[in-house]
Amino acid sequence: MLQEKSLPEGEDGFTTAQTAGHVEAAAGSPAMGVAGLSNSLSSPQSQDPEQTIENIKVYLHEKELWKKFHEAGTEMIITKAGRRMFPSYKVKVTGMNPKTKYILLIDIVPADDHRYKFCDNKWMVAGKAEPAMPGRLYVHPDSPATGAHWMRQLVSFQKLKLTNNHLDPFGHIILNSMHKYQPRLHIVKADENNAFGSKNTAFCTHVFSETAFISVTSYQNHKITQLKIENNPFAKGFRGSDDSDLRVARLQSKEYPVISKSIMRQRLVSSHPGQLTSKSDLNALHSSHQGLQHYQYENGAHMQFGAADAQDLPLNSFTAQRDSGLFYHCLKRRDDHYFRSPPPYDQQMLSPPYRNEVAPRDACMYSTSGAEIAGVSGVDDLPPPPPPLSCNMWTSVSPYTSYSVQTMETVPYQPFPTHFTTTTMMPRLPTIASQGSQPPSESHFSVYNQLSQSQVRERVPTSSFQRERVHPSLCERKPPSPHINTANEFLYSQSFSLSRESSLQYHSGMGTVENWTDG
DNA sequence: TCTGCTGCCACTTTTGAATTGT
DNA sequence: AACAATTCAAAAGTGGCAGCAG
Repeated sequence: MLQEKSLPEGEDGFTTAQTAGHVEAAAGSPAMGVAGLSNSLSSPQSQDPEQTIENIKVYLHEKELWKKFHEAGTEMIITKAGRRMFPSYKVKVTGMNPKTKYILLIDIVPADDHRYKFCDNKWMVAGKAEPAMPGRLYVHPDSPATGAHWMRQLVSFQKLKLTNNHLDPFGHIILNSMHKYQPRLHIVKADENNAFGSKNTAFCTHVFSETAFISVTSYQNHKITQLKIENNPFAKGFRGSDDSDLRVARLQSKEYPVISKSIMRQRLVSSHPGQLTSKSDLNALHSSHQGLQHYQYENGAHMQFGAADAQDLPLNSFTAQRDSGLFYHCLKRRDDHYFRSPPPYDQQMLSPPYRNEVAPRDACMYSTSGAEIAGVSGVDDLPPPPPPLSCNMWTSVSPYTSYSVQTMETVPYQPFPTHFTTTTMMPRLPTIASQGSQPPSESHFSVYNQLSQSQVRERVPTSSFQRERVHPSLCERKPPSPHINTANEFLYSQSFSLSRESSLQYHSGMGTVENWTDG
C-alpha cells in the first residue's frame, strides 16, 4: 500500500532516523526462553556492506506537520472502533538492497510510565501509568516486499488504527487513554520464506521523536483540534474559524453561535498570558522525548544513552524470536468471506492477475497466537475457530514498575496478504519480576483475526470484488476465518521478542534464532 | 461534582459501480 | 465494441456534543 505516487524531491520534509553503525552483540535474554539475538556486524550473511540493513535510512514524511503537532503536544484520538492517526505515519526509505525482501512494521510503545491530564491548558503528569495494553504490531500490508518496492515511493501506514478497546477484535493497536506513546518503525529482512526470525534475521528500528503523542478519547488541547481540522481533509467540514460553532448553532436551530464548553474553557485558559504558546508548558509532554532522542539517529549519529536513560525509556527493540516449531509459508486461500490475496509484490510483478493491480493492499488487521497456529498443521487442515476473545488470551501485562526492569514482548509474526493490513497482537511475556509465577510460554499466544466491514471490502481484489460483492454483515464483527490463519501462516512461523533492555542497546542487528526447527 | 468515555450526529472525502460520451 | 470521462451512491473518516458511568 504505497499510496503516494510521487516522492518529494530531495529529502526536504523528511526527518531521518537511521540505525547504521551501531550494532552491538546482543545477549539473548535467557528469559526469552526460546531464542535470543546474537548481533554482529560481521554477520554470517555475506552481502555487500552497502546493502546491509544498517545502511537503511528512513525519512519521516511531512516532518514539518509532525513538528507542528509535536510543538503543540500531539494528541491522537482513540476510540472503541479504532481511529486512524493524523498525521499519518509515512516514511521514505533508502539504502535497501533492491532485491532483498523486507518487512516493515510499526509498534507503539509507552513513552514513559506516567498518566497525564490536561490541566491549565497544558499536559501534566497525573500519576502512574496504567498497565500497558497488550502490545500489537501493525505490519505494512505490502510486506514482504523488495527493497526496490519500498524505496520506490512513500511507505504509508495511514491505515493504522488506534483503539482503547482492550478486547479489540480487529487487531488495532491498543492504547491507554491519557498516556504518552512513541511509534516505532521496524524494518526486518525477510528470509527465504518471506518470513523472518528463522535464522540470522536482520532488523533495524527507527524512532522519530516528533511522532510521539498522547492518546485521548476526545481532544483536550484546542490547538491540536485546530491543527487537525486544518490539515486533515476528513475534518474539512469543521474548517472555517468559528464556523464550527455556527454550525452547531444551526444544528440546534439557534440564531446565535454556541460556544462549547471545551472551547470556552480553552478560551478562558488562553486568556491567561503565555500559557498556550509557551514552550515551557510543553515540558510535560516533551521532557521524556529528550530521552527518546538519545537513541534516535540523526544524520547518522550513534545513539547514545546512559544508564539513566535506560531506566527512563521503556522502549523496546526488536529481537527475533520464534514461538513455534511449525514452519509456515505464504499460502493464499479463499473461502466464502475471505479471499485469496495477491502474492507479495515481487510476485505480483510476475503474476498477470495482479500485475496491473493498482488498488492498494488495504486493511485487514489481525493477531495471532502460537498456540492456535500450532493447530494449523497443514494447508488443508483447517484449524478450529479461534476461541472467544478474552483478557486471558494475552499474557499478563506488567506494570511499568516491572517494565522498567525488563519487559519482553514476544510477537507472533503476522501474515500480510496483499490486500490486507496486518496487525500483530503482541502479547507481552511476563517481566522478570513476574516470571516466577507465570513463566513465559508459547501457549500464551492466541489467534484472533477479525475483519471489519471495510476491511473485508478492501481486501478483496478489485476484479474479484466486482464479481462477488460481499455483504458487510457477513463479515462484520465475526471471528476471522481460520483460513486467514492458513493463508498467512508463514508469518506465524516467526515471532518477535521485544526486550526493553535490548532496545537500549540495539537498533539494528542480526538476530539469530536458536533451536529453530521446521515443523 | 468532576473527569473520562461512549454513541450519535452532520459533514466531507474516498471509492467504486453505473452511466454516458467519444 | 472498446475505452474514457462523468455521475452517483455508499462507505469510511472527521470532530463535536449530550449523556452516562465511575
